[in-house]
Amino acid sequence: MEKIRKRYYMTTAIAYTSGKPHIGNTYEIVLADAIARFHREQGYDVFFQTGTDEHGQKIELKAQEKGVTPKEFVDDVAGQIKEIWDLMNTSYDKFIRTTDDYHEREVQKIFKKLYEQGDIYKGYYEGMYCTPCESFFTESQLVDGKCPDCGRPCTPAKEEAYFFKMSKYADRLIEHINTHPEFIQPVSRKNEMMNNFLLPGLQDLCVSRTSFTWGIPVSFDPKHVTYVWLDALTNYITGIGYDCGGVGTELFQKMWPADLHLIGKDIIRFHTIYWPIFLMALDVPLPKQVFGHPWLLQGDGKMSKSKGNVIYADDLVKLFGVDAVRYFVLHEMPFENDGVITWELLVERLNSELANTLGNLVNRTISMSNKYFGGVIADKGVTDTMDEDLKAVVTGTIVKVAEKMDKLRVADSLTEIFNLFKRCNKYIDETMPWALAKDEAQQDRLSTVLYNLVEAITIGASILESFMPETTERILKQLNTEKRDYEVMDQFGLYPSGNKVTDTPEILFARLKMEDVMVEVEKLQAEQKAAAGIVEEAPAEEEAAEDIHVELKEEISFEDFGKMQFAVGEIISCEAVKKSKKLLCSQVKVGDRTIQVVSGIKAAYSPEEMKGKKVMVLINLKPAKLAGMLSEGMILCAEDAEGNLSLMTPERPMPSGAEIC
RNA sequence: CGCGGGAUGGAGCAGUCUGGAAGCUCGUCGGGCUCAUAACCCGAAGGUCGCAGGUUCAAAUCCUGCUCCCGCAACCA
Repeated sequence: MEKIRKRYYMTTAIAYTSGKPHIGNTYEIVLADAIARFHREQGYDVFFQTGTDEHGQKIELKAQEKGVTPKEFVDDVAGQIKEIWDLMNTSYDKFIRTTDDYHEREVQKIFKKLYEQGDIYKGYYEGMYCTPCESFFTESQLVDGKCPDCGRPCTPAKEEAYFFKMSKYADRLIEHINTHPEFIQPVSRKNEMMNNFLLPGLQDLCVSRTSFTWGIPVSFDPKHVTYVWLDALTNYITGIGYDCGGVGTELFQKMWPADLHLIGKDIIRFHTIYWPIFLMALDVPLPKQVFGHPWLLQGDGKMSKSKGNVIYADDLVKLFGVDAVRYFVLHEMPFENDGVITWELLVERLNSELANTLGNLVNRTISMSNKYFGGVIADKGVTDTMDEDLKAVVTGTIVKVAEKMDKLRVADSLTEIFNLFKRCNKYIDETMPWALAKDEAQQDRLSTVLYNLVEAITIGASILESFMPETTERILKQLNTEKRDYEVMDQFGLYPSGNKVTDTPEILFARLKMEDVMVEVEKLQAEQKAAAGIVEEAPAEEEAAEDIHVELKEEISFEDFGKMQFAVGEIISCEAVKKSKKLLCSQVKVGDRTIQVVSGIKAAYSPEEMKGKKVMVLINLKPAKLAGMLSEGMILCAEDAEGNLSLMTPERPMPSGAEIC
């Protein structure tokens, strides 16, 4: 008789193929894997999909730089991503690529259908256009009215583009969110979406572009390619066989709607607003839950390739092993706040929890079994009241873990499992097997104690499988037994009495010394810097500051110089611009004129400090609006590499208005 | 008043929704033990839970105001 199994469809976000994923990206797939494995364990019929997002201008450009076709470029990167997912031992059922033919075909059909039913309309994307760069900019992005990239003039232009009418479905979505409190997780994100985007009114979304070609062409208007979200989000249905206009594959009918979209908190908006609206327009049911997980950040400043401090999963695996890395990212990531990753923290966790608590427990248990009974584990039934608490903790663990997992509290689940192992260590102290061993009359008691330990570890290791599958296998192999089924993880005493454990216990997790690890880390960082093209001079860091490299701009004529009118200005008053963090707004007296200048120097100067200062001002600059304030000139500052600022003030007393030339 | 998050013993965090003796991991100190990977077990020190008010018999938790950090948005003329 076959049980009717509940199905569970979950996805991760698809990774953008612009480069190798760092540990932050990798975190998501591991988290998803733990959830997927646990659901399988519970008897769900799980389908777990992940993949890559491979279109867009950025990829087109990167490919060009490398001198390969976009397809060659994404094939390479998608391969790297898949390799890392596999390295992390993740059990996805499907790896979709947005360049897969069935996906492209469906996206085209979806686009057409939405256009025909009037949800997508043709309009214009307006802005300032730089022809040589083939790029659009907003007014405010322009430098001096010119292209911020090449400095050539831009002209107002319109690009034809298709838009999706978001507003049409907004009310229905608001209703859905309000009546399904579990839809957006964690709940704190729900308010953010409502207040920021839904309640103020949704803007229509641009869903096509003509300024690049690396994308899925719009079937009925091929100079357009599908733009980002309509292409990327739909992977969740095309991957399982959605057929626009038809009923879809058996898999689609069985699995949709998805139970869980696991994504980073940065793209919650797209998954809880645009995606549901697309689905409504397609008349497809909405996913049940979107969980925006927090981020894993690095302790020592932002990750950057040039600093050489980007942490990659494969480097971590090399140093610590797959399961240690899985343990770390799963356990160190809090539920709602961003987590921190540092090498020190990694080593500490590895040593204290994996090596000491778990590894040593298994090792000492097996060693004693061999020492006292030649490895034979037998339950002689000589119990003691002190056994009761151990058994209660062990048999109660799976229930606690299941409760936590239900709420996607993966880190807390791991803590529960390790509480089981800690309880075992305590049990050894309570029962003192080495003391029992010295007493002939206590042999049966000793045997029972060791049996209890082996049984407890067997259950603990079985529960651990969803999180650290390889470790589970290694432990159970040493105990010479099989993994327990989910249904019997709360039953104590199933280990076959009389079974024999290995006589050659292996170290599960070796303790590491911080110094040794740091040596390796430095090697890695040096490699990264070299790869990023940073030339490193041996002890550069402690040396006196190097000379700043001055890159010459295009030569200008004296006439060009003459166009710029500099003068001494006196700051009569100055106040912070309320809406901004960085801006100060100064009234500057320049001779008989007074102009208003907005400057991004709040971090370096307070308004009080500014007042009364005589500074160098460029006074004939075209006025511009900054944060809504008019700025009629520019106060000149020197700036170093760290962004420290210093105003240029006259070295001897000068009246305001004095020309600087 | 653009949006949001945070501030809890030396470090990293939980607890805040649903008020009711301040908790976890690491570190430090002391003790125990010797089966084991200098591991394991017990105990202790260490916090006015960012500041100031308020509600309450009772506030880390609820309300008001403030300070400082961090994201996003904007923007650095």
